[in-house]
Amino acid sequence: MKHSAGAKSSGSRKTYHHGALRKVLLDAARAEIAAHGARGLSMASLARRAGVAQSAPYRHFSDREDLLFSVATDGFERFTEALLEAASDGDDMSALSRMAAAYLVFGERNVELYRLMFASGLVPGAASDSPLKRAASASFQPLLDRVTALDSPTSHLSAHVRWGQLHGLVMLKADGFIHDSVEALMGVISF
Amino acid sequence: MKHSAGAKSSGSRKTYHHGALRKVLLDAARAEIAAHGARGLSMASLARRAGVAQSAPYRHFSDREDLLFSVATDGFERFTEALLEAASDGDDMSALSRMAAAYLVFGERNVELYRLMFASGLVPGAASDSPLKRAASASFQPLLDRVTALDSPTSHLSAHVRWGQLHGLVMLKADGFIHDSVEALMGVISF
DNA sequence: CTCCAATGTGATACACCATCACATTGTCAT
DNA sequence: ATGACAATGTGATGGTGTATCACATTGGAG
Repeated sequence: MKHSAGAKSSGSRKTYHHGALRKVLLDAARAEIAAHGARGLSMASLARRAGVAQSAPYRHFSDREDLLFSVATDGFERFTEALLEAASDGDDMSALSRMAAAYLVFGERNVELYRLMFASGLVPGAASDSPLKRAASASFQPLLDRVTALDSPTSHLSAHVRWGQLHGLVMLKADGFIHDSVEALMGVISF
Repeated sequence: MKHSAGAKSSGSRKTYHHGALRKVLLDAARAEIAAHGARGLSMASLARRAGVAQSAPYRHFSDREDLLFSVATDGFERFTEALLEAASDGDDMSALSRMAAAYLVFGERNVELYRLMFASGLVPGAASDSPLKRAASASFQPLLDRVTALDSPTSHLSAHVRWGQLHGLVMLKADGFIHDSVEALMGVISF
């Protein structure tokens, strides 16, 4: 017999087994990260929020880091999707320019998730063949490839520099150092 | 009688009062941050390292964050110094370019400190009139002013974009996403 | 020299991470 | 069906860290 899908909220469950704990934990983690950043996220609070024992989450994630891996990987996938969609959208603007705008918009709308993905040290720490590393690489490739296609001479360097420009703007905004709108920035950016 | 300046290493002190605990804590914190980042820095480990009780550091810093404020403020001061020195080094024609290079070099040589300064959420959280905020502002001003002087029209926007470029490159390198040398980057950057 | 403010100590309360033995239950082979 | 097994949840535990408190020690001002 399957567990009923309901009764997932906090409080005392009716069934001993939760039934969808992994998904609930991930959803709660995404929400918590979006609201307050990955910094303050704790396994304990997630467990409480899901109405299970503190040790329960460890049945689904070996580590706090392991859970963050999952969230970050998912983030990279959504990021890739956003970039690719922007590229194949077909206005008069160049595809690259649209990708740049999409990049900034994603960063603006998912500040804390972006920070987790790019500035939490998760990716460099991950194994080369991990899902996270793959998802991360898959994110930059489209952008880097397109830049490389344009600037043949110093291709990969100039791709990195442009990437750096976008990344820097997102992070400076994320950390409250600048407050310019994406539209304003797009008017000045070299893309 | 003053305390002897020696015998600060770990182990049991001879004197009840440490004598220079604040300075020792700050030095240890800087070293620990440079080595392993601000993430893993704990008051407890600093206390152990200084050979005092766990509660002793709280006589000098109200908070863990308070200690980080001090380190970051100091970092901003050294950062400002590095930028200004680079600017006033030769002909004023390339002053901006030299500042850009100095920016990247500082970031490369002080990865974790830079991260603490710019990407740890300390500055936005600090009070407007705090030493940290002042030191931080003093850091960007020279750079922003010089860019503003060049690009009159969209002055402050273009200054932010250039700043973003430098910041992004430092952070991408810090987080292991790119590995280009400063010299290589300077060849491609728009400065 | 005496008192006081500064500084250090030990104990304490709380939160979190991670692991363990044990409990419960879904599922799969027979 | 049913019984064994694997998956999942529980409660307890040990370790570390943050922060605060009453109390101890001491340097220095008067």
